[in-house]
Amino acid sequence: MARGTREDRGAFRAFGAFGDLRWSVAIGRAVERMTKASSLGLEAIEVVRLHEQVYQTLTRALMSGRIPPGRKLTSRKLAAELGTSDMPVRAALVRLQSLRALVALPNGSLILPRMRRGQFADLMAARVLCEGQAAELVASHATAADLRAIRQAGAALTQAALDQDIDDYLARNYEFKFHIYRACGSEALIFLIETLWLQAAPFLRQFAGKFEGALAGILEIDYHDELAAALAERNATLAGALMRRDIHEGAEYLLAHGDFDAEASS
Amino acid sequence: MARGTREDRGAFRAFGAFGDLRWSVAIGRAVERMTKASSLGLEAIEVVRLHEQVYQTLTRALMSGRIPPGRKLTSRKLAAELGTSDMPVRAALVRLQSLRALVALPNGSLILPRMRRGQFADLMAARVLCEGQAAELVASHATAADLRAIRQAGAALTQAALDQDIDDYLARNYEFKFHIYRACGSEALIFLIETLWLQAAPFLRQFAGKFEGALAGILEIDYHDELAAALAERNATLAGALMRRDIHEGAEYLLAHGDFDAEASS
DNA sequence: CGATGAATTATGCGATCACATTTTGAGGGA
DNA sequence: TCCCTCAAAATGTGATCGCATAATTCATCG
Repeated sequence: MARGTREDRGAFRAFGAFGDLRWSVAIGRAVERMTKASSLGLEAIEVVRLHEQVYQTLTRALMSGRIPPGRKLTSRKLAAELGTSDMPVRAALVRLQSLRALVALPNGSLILPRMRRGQFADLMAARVLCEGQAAELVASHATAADLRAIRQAGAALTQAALDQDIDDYLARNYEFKFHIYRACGSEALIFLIETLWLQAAPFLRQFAGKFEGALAGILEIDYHDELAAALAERNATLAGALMRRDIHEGAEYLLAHGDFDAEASS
Repeated sequence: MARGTREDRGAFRAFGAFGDLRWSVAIGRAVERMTKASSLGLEAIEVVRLHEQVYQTLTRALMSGRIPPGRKLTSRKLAAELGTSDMPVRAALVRLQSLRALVALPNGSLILPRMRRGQFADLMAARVLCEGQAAELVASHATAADLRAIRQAGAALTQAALDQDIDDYLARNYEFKFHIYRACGSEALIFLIETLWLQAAPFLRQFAGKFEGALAGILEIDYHDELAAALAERNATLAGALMRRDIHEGAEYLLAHGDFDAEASS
């Protein structure tokens, strides 16, 4: 595919590219070809489809806030950027659209939607509902290993806040929360929560990023330490309440300080 | 495309075909071509993409229980059945997979998954959570027109139960419930509920269908009349409780009487 | 008759092509 | 400077092609 010849296109460099997309895809393909080497005693290699890799890459870019609201994502540009054809990109985009992470313009173009204040509040209310419930379930379902992992993730989160590293904080926050949710024992609930995060997470970085300096203060509305403790005590009611409060107060903070899209439309 | 030449393939006739898929798709295409007729004063015609029509068709087939669990859905067969190429079918299938309505086998084939008892209980618990909350919201958000529509849908539902028509009952039940949810004012919640129904609805017909005769008794665990009344009085707490009870008792009934997949596997 | 293995078919996945429409950009005129 | 026009590029969408693997069929052998 003459990978070198497109080095200068870089339509997406504007927002820092997607990282090392092209490399990971290229490696994935090489790996795929090695699948049936020869019968030496080698472990099986998991085949990862291109469209899956593209999806993972786009998801990471979205979740970490590297794609600005309003950005149009075209399959051809992305395909060129990744060094693949349209097809795997289209499949990934269809997935993201069906999960409401992207929305279609009247002509079918897909954009990362702009977020209106009311919309964000709505999403956060749904998060409170689902994630509060998940936290309650975890208090009764979690294994000792789960609780240990949750505590560790919580410690890393605290450290990120103290380090004033907003990107690290958001990533650690995701890790901490999903360590909890994955231990709740309800596949259905986990899936719902994932879809909510896919819709909301792209905006956290935008809104939170404006207060780079004030990150230390965020611990005042962050109850993850108490939450981890409540889970360890298997206090479902308290854990649920703390999770809800954490999400609610974080949402209040962002609703107060973030700049959203104009409320008028639709 | 020589549509007539495939008349005898009909791989999906086995479960009653998908209805009039091919016709609706063909009509859709004809309509699409008429879009830019001439500037007489005609109303605009909405262009509906093929992949969207395919998705709608498959969704209807799923939701009404016309596709048996374990059925493999292949893009080529469906495309032949519908008289289109693979591409629109693939897009529709990707959507259904990403919403967990279909699941992929290791080789990438998609099937309507079999449902295990624990899984179904899990889904129903998530429904109780989300739909209970939605009912509460409706009590405060609904307009008078909403309430009128809900009452009408409720009356139709009652009639279907008295008529002992299981398919009509399930369809009316869907209509009634979603009249409510759509009035809740939370787009996020509606979306979550839709995904839950897409996962659960394909099995309702299977499980409920075994008790063809006993349908009159279903009204004993069906609180839609009381629910409509509670909404009309804007009693949020009661409406939420009734919705939860309706779902819960319906789920208990199916869990007790339905035949699920063996619980063992994963 | 039942099992085994080879040939055939079906299928997932990605690439490429084709077409209509939309979007963009340059040029020119008021 | 602003607006209009028109050509060129971009884009969504669907069809078709090709390859590798998986599933199925069928014939042969025990």
